[in-house]
Amino acid sequence: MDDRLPRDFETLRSAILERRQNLPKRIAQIAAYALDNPDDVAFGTAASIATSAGVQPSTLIRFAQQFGFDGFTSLQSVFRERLRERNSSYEERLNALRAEADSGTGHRGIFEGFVAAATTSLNDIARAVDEEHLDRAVKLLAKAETIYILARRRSYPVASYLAYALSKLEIRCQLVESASGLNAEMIGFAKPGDAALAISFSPYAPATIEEARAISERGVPLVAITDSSFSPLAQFATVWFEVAEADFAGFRSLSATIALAMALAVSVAEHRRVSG
Amino acid sequence: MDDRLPRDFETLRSAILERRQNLPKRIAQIAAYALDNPDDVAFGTAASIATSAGVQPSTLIRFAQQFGFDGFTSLQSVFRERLRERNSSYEERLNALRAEADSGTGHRGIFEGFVAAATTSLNDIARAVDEEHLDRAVKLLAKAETIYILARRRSYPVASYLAYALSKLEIRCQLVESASGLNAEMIGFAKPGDAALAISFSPYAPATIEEARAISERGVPLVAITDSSFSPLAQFATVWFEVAEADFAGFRSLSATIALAMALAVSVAEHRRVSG
DNA sequence: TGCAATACGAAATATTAATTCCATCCGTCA
DNA sequence: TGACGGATGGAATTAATATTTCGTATTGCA
Repeated sequence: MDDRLPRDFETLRSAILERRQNLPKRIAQIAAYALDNPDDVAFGTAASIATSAGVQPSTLIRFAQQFGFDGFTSLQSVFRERLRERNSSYEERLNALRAEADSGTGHRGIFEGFVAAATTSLNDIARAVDEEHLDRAVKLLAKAETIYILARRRSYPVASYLAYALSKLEIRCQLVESASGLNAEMIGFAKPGDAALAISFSPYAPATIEEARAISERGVPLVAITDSSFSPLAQFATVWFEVAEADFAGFRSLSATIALAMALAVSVAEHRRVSG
Repeated sequence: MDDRLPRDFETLRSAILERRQNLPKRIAQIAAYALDNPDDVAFGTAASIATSAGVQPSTLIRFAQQFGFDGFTSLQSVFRERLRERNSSYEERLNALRAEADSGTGHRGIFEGFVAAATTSLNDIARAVDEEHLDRAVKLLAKAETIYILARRRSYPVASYLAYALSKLEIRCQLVESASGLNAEMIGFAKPGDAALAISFSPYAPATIEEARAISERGVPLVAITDSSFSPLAQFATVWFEVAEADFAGFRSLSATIALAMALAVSVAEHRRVSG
């Protein structure tokens, strides 16, 4: 009998997991059910929960007492509290953000707008990217001696973060951005044993397109992150990802693009580490 | 008596709003309470809810019957169902993402990890930023002749996007980043009529700190985006924002920081437009 | 194998909560 | 002003739910 009373769900959860092994059979049965169906525990009656978990109500009470509660009621309150503290649902939250953004109450409205745009983008991309594309892109980039990164204007921040990450991961890369006008020469060094990653969204920066064309004509495999299959980048790319970023006040959220770019960087490092 | 039974919360909500005018006083009182405190209705007992709303339990039942339910219990189930559905989206989605990320199934796991980190950051920041800080920062930046932007390393991508946005919005700014080693001279031009915006997270890039110190000593007001009140930036700043970015695989999500930076940019433009 | 301790199931009981009922209040209309 | 009808408060009633108890089964240990 443990009398340290777990006041919040997480504490209770870990207490359960910790003692899982040496719990009586039926008690363990309830423990498993409770962690799997916390909502049912929050709303049900002792009898209904017991039935669902396949035990007697009295066992449910014993379970509560095992963990320091004085009865089912106080155990249940932990499960209810958990639901209370949860913030509004994803959809509701987004709607609230959008509503605030629309009502334009001061600067916070603008801020909420950007948060909403970023959240939407992330939500969309989580569905859109598939393992197979990732695999191909990662394999291709992992083989490269040097990774050339092409991006301009609004895509440039992503490129600079990517370059930062790759360098940290000790992957050789070259950010094609120089203000010195030597980009063409830089690209001239690229060989088929290298790879390039281009990022561009409509309206596509002409420089990025041109460089992507040039580099792919040199036989360098190209991974592209862009916004549609009509993108001029798509035709030059060996593998390309479609990322639809939501925008607010005319500025795109970069959240989804960054998440994808960083995932590529870390995956490439991982791939190299594993394959030696 | 209306016997179309509202099965879900939204239907009930609109039914209440629609008939709000011609509801008896106490019933209306409950209606208002229920819409304002749906969570309490979901979890409370008829007695506790009645007390909170300032009515008798019997009135609560009459309220339920007015809207076609056969009693308090079935009314309450609508409020509970709402919580259930809510839950199964946002948090669970995040948990699912984290679980996938942890299980490390291939590259998608890594990708999910970055998406989860970004989502978490956005979720946290939406709460953390308040109107008053935004107002002060915006006023301060809007008055500036030139806005100097200080950021290095992992914060640099945000700074570059911010500079892009400010330029698009026709707000004069200067990104202090030059590889030519002229940063000190650049800062030397800053006057009290200008403003600076510094972005730095632990471990703070020494150059950013040093430049922030130098520029604030010249009497230039400073807005800082950083990660804690212990940040060296906080002491130099006129206004500062605390942004806690979640990280994955050692790389911070920049989503929250970007959202805040962009909101500042657009708000400043808006402020200038309105104030002429 | 036998004993003791613990776990368990089922029903009885105590508690708590929902619902109903009735007296009263208040506004409305004749 | 007085009578009617809906609205309300409060207590009584009924339903439900949690908890306790006790007999039995199971497990662990000597």
